[in-house]
Amino acid sequence: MDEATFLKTYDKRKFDTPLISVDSTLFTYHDHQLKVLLVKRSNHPDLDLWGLPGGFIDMQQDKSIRDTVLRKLEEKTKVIPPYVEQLQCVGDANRDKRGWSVTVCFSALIAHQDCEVGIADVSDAAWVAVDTLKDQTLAFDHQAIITVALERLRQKALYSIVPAYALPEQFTLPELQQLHEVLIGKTIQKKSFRRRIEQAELLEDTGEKRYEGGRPAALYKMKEASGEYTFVRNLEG
Amino acid sequence: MDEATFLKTYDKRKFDTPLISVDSTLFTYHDHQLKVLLVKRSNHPDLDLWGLPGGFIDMQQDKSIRDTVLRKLEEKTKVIPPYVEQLQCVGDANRDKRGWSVTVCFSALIAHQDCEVGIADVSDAAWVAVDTLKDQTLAFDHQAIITVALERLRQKALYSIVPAYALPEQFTLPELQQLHEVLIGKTIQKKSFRRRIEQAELLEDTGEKRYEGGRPAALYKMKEASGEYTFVRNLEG
DNA sequence: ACAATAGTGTCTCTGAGACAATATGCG
DNA sequence: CGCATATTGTCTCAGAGACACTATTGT
Repeated sequence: MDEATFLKTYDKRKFDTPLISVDSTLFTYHDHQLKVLLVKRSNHPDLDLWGLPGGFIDMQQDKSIRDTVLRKLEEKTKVIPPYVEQLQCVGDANRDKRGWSVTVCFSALIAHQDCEVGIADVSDAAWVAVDTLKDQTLAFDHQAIITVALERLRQKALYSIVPAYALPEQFTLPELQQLHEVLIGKTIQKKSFRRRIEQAELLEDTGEKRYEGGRPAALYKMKEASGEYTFVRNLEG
Repeated sequence: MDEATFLKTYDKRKFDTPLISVDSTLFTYHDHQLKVLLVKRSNHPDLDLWGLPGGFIDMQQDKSIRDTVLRKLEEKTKVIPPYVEQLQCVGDANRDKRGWSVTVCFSALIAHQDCEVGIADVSDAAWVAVDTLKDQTLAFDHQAIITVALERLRQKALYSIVPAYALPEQFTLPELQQLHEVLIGKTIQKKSFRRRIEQAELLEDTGEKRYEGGRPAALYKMKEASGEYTFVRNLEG
C-alpha cells in the first residue's frame, strides 16, 4: 500500500486516545505580591473548584497548541500576554477522573493593569496571591503545576529579567528589583541588580520619571529581545 | 447532574481529538562524536524515512507519559537510559499527514557501550553523528526536535555536568571535558573545568585509573544527584 | 532641614580564563 | 630519557556582595 492510499483509509477514531488539553499559569505582580489567575470550573469534573485557565484543543480554530493557549487566555482576560512559554506536559491515567489525560502546560506573564478590566467582567476568574494558595484545594493537579511554574519563574529571576513581563510596559528599577526579590525570596543588592542590567543594556530609559515618596525613579522599558538574554552569572539563590 | 452521573455518561469518543505520541532524542558520546539514535520507520506515513524512536501511548500498559517513553526506548535499546528529561511538546495541524498531531518530546542520555548490543539486534536502528544530520531528511519534524534537544543539551554543558550521563558509569575528567567541548563547540580551560567540578564535589574518585597514551587518568563516577546540580556561573558560551 | 526613596562609589571575594609548571605513565 | 597525556599552581580579570555615600523629590 502506498502512502496516499494509507492516508485515505486511515481512521484515527479506531484508536482510543487520551484526553488532551492545555492549561496556563498566568502570573502578574500587584500590591507587592505575585498572583496567579484562577478560574472557577463551570463543568464536571471538579465543578466549582478553582483551577487554571485552559481547555481542549479546537482542531478547526487552532492551528497549533499555542493558538489554543492564546485563545483560552484571551477568553478570560480579553488580552494576549506579552510572555507565553511552554512549561511541561503532564499526562497519566489518574489526573482526570474522565480517564487517561494529557495536558500541555504553559506559563505566562502579564501586567496587572492590562487585564484587570477583562477579569472584572468574568465573575468566575480571580487573581490569587501565590502565598495564599498552599491551603486551597484546586482542580485536578493544578496545584502541582503552579508549583512547577513558580519554580521555573524563580529560576528565571536569577539569570534573566523575564519577570519584567509581569510589570507594565514602563516600570522603575526598584519595582523590578522588588519583583525579583519576591520571587527569589530574599533581598538583592541594588547595586548588583542595576549593574548587570545596565551592562547588558537590557532596558531603555524612557526619560520619564515616577514621582512617589522620595526621589523620583526613572521609568524604563524593555528593549526588543531582552527577554531572551541570560546572564552568565546567577544572582545566587 | 452530580459528578458521578456525569462521569458514568461521559463518552470522550464523542469529541474528535488530535493524535498523541511521544518521541525521544537519545544521545550518546562515542568516537569523539555526539550521536543520536534514529530508527527507520516501518509504517506509513514517512515509511522508510529515519526518525526518532517513539510511538503512541498505550493506555493499558502505560500509567504515565514517562512510562510510554521508557517502554519505547527499551524496545529499541533493551535498556532504560540513566537520564530522561521532558523536552517540549509540539502540536499542530500539519506536522503529521494523518492530521492534527501532538507529540511529547523527551531528551535522554546513555553510555554507548550500554546499548550497542541492543541496537545491533535491531537492523532498523542506528547511532547517527549529529554533525552528519544536516543533510538528511528525517520523518515528520524530527529534524527540528533534535535541534531543540541539542540546544538544550548544549546549554546544560555550560552550567551542569548532565552530559556525563552520556558516558559510561566510570569516566575520566578529560573524557568528560571533551564531551563538553564537543557540545559547546569550543575548548575549555581544563583548570576551570576541573576546579568547578571539584569544588561542587560532584564526582567520586573510584581509585582506578585508565591507562592509555600518557599519564593514566583517574576514573570517576557521578555522585547521587550530581545531575541536578547547577553552577552559579556558566562556562561562557 | 528632614524624611523617604533613588541611584552611585568602591572595596572585597569568588570563580572563570590563561598558561606555565609538574607528574606519571609508556617506549 | 623523551613523548604523551594528566594534573596542579598561580596570576589576571569580570562581576556579584556589602555597604557607605550622594542625589532628588515632598513636607
